[in-house]
Amino acid sequence: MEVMSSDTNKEHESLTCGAMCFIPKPIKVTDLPKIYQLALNYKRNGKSVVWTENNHKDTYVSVPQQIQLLSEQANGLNTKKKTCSSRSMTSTNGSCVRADSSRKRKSNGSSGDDVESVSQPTKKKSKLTWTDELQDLFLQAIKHLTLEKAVPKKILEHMNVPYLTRENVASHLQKYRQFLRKVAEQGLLSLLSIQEKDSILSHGPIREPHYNYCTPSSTSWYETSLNNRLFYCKPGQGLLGQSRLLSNTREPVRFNQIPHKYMNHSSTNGPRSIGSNFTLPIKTNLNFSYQASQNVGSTFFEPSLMANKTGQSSQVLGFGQHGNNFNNNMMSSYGSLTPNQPGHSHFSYGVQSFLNNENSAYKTRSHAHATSQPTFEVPPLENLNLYDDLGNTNELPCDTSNFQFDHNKQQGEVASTTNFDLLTKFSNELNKNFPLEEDGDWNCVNINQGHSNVEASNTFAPPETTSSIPNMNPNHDQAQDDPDFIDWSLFDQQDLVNEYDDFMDFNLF
DNA sequence: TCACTAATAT
DNA sequence: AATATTAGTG
Repeated sequence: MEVMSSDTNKEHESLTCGAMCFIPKPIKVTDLPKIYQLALNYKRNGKSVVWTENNHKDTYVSVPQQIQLLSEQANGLNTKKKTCSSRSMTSTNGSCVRADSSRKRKSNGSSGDDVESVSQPTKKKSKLTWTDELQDLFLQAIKHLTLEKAVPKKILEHMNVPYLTRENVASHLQKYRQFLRKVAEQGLLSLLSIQEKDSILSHGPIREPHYNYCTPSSTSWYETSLNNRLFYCKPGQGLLGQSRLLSNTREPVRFNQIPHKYMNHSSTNGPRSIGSNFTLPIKTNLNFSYQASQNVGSTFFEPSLMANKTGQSSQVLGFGQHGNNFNNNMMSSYGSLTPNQPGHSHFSYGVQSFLNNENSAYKTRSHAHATSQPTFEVPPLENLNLYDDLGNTNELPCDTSNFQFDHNKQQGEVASTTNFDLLTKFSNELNKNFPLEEDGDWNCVNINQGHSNVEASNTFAPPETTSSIPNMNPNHDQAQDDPDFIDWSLFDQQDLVNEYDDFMDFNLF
């Protein structure tokens, strides 16, 4: 039995009272190994083994983790016992459940990297590669969060990719914003008359538009995964801020200066890629027709895109939120366009509409009915590419078609191309089964019952103390209030448990 | 202290 | 060019 709860204070109580494991809700991808491990242990030993820090520590340490651990040692973090870093410990430390409560903090390179070579000489901190998959997740996160709320930490959480760090995201976000800015400027220029361009350019680089406007354009970043478009105008040195536009164009607008990688992102994605099946107008198919408002000072252009290809007019849905408080004014925006489409006047609409679509299938389910079948489909197991040095394992306990390891990476370099999308789905599915209902809610979960390969548990150790969690009480009538159980059909692809060893050998987490 | 961003380094 | 790291800010 394990306990899932949104209240991390329940951890001690749960474990004290006999829970095999405590998992905070919402369940993260990084929690999956614990669940797997428990199920596997049960299958092998006939009973579960309480997940403690000790009995799993150092047993399964992924390359990324090793790297990170070493790095932390090098940084002197070993002097102060870290509680748990969601990024660095994850599955190695099963008892570490407060995934978000502490995070690795960079402690300036004072101690250097010499110590790093103590136990694992060759491993070096890897350089993250933002693969299409990661990019998709990144963009999804931004879409989900809305641009103005998309800050590294939230993006990171939403992406739910264990090895990612906030710094990774921050850096990428910076690049992303720069890209948007660039695109906006480009689009901006395309809107201006030659005279206007001359006027602006004669003052050096574009710093601030004379008016507060944005130009319709599309970013390859967005077009790959977002069916909305964000447009971003560089604020003039903090004076006017910038605005974003949202359009619903149907094909990519391509700009020469967009890196090829991004330009072609859509096309490089297979059918599996998320939200990539959009067509957007390419630049040559676009007409920009716009009416500039005439009252300078508080005016906007009101651009609309004509996508010749489809013959449909793609209109700017709106841009800008008044008074949003992006704290460096990068994202702050002013005025908004009046869109031609009623009711779609705000940027947030587009995002929200996406979210509506995106989440329409999401239905929370009472934990009392956690046995019903999930609705999402798990693609069949496919080949998996690995580093050569990561072992011979070539399968994972769930679909691995999205997992990619870069053969070109050096040894020790993090397999940053891993696509956690599917595992994310797993964890998300769990979260549907065990939704976060209220603060402090909990689920007692029998990890064995629902598993086709594991017999029903009868080895749940009677708790020694009473608990506020009914199921954890010695005299609790289990029959009357059975614990939930994980629907292992979610995980039982390719006989998950049998492959778990391999899974852990890899230890992606 | 933490998180964010811009600037800078690699 | 793409990421990582640092420094300044709130």
